[in-house]
Amino acid sequence: MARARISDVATAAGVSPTTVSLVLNDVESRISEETRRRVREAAEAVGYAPSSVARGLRTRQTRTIGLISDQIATTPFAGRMLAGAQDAARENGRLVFLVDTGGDDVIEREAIAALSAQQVDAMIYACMWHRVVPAPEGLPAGTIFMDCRPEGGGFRSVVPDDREGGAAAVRELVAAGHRRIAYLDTSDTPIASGLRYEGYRAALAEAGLPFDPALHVSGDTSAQGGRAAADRLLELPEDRRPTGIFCFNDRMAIGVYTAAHHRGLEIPRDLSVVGYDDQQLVAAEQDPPLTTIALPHYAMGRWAMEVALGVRAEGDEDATHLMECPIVRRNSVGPPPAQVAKPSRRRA
Amino acid sequence: MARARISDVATAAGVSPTTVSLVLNDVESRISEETRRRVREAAEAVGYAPSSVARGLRTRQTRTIGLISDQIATTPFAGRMLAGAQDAARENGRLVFLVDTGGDDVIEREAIAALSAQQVDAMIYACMWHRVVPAPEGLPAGTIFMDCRPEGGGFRSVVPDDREGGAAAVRELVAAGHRRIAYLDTSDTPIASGLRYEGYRAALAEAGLPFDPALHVSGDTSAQGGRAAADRLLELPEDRRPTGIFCFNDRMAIGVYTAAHHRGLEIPRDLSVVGYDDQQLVAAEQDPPLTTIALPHYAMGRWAMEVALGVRAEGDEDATHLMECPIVRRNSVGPPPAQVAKPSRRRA
DNA sequence: TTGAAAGCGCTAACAG
DNA sequence: CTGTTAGCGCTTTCAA
Repeated sequence: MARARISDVATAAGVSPTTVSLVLNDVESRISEETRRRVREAAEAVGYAPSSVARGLRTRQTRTIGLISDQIATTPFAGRMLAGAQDAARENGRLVFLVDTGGDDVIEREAIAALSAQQVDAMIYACMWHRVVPAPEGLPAGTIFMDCRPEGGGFRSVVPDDREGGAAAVRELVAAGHRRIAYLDTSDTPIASGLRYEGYRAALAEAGLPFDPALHVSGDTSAQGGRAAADRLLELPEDRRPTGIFCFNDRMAIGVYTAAHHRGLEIPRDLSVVGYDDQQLVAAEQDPPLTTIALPHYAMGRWAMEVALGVRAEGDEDATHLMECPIVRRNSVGPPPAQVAKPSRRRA
Repeated sequence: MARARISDVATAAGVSPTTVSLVLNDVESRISEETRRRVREAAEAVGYAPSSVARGLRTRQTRTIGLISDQIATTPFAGRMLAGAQDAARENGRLVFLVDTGGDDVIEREAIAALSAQQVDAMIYACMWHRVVPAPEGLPAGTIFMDCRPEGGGFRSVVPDDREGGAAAVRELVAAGHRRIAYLDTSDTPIASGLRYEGYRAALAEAGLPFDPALHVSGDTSAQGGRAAADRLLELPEDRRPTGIFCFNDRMAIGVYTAAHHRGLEIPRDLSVVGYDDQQLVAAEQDPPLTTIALPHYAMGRWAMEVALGVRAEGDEDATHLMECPIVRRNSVGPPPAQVAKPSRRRA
């Protein structure tokens, strides 16, 4: 049996299609209560559900949103970001088209075209790592950039506040009494790592702690890379060796765990560690569970969708919104071993 | 400036809209080459892109697919499954609506209604763990169940072949020479664990190895749970203790690692371990990297989309497709310690 | 308080 | 080889 149309409801209720439309869309309140009831009953009876396609053609509003992302598949973060966007869309009665381009420019172009052809009401362009990206051609005005910023501006964007996050990580270590704090950095993701490094330096300065270049090492963003970099740190002579390590991400922090274990160092008794990302099934499952800075993926997803829908007012057409990265305290931070335990008074 | 319509192209090319439609859709080859060229040029010139909405209304085919899932956000597997479905959709010129219900029945009902209103051409209903689920009402005939099976049948479905996967894990251990092989089970997910257990028993039997109930222990599906269960196994007297452990999943396998380390056991020298899931950033990042059975999420996603689109012919309207779970060999399996090293000859 | 009629942009019979 | 006409299912003037 075919779908019921508005005219079926009209016939069943003995009114015109106009009236049905008016009633079902709650517009034109001057329709009599009696008629409204009849219409609703008829709609129910024939199992009527309006066709979004026909409505979209007529109103030029499809109540759909396009979400283009470069890497849904290969990162465990995607889910949270999608969930945030998804929830906000649903709460506002919108459906979302999801396209994963795998980073391929041709696919991306086709996706933008297909989404435009579908007349989506808005578009979100998401990256899986905080980056500055060239804005693809054909993106409609008002597109929101999520976890990335458009080169040269022109669009609103939301990204994690990596600078503050880095500072928060270091402050946590400072508060526990550490004075020799290393930053285990990477060069794989310039934007985020640079920002976190700035936060590291700022927090050091604000605590009156000197910056020691030997405590700033790099590796690639894997457990392997973390371990290699940590080895260099732990080979330092006792009095120059860090008592706390802030890692660019959780995976590298796992490498630090491994390096520490192989030297008989126990965490957090002999070494404190703070990660970044709060990666699902990684940070919390370590032994001991890792204290880390959470990437606010869910919040970014929700924010992006809400401003895309115009539900959340955001002044500037061209502004970057910085989303706070909250600290998640677990058990990888303790006081530094032995004598250094007394917290330093700042001098500034 | 507004979108160009088909009539704009027609005017520009000096033909009728019909001709434009015919040319652009590559139908009716009797249109002259000359006209075709003019039409194409005109379309290009005015920047014409057909409206999918109008076309959908007219043809009753929207070239969109609805994908409903219960848990995108909270599992790291979702990505692979989505990617598989996504890729297949794109290759066939389809766009996918993604809805995450979070397992909420009301949201699920609304999603089904909204997707039907959008007149999606097909629907996929996905679960994030291999389960038997009551089929929600309102699902269109031909809906594909992904990683779950509908209670009472009536729909096609695709699920991992957990039984064979379990057998493969045990065979790997058998091939390495192990004779006392434990199954570290769970009761959290009845379907998958039961099937893997069957595979475990079958592989044991096929190798002529006795089943020892003491080697079948359970815990909850976390590193914690795995550790607790592993402890019980490792407390067994030397001659009854397993030399190889097949774990329900990778997270529990991590718990086995922890339990082993705390007893000074080294993997794989003193104990071999096989996981299940091949969980991103978990299995491969362990020390040593974990040998495991991969859940074929990408393949299931692709399969589901292809049969939903009718691209892949599948006979039975009501059949369950079993997807192979391939083994991923890394470094957590070695020969059993000491004397038991000689592989047993089967008797059957 | 309600209905008639037009039209969103496209495709598909059918005519020429 | 191409154009005319109708209509997909809805909303929205405008008129009654």
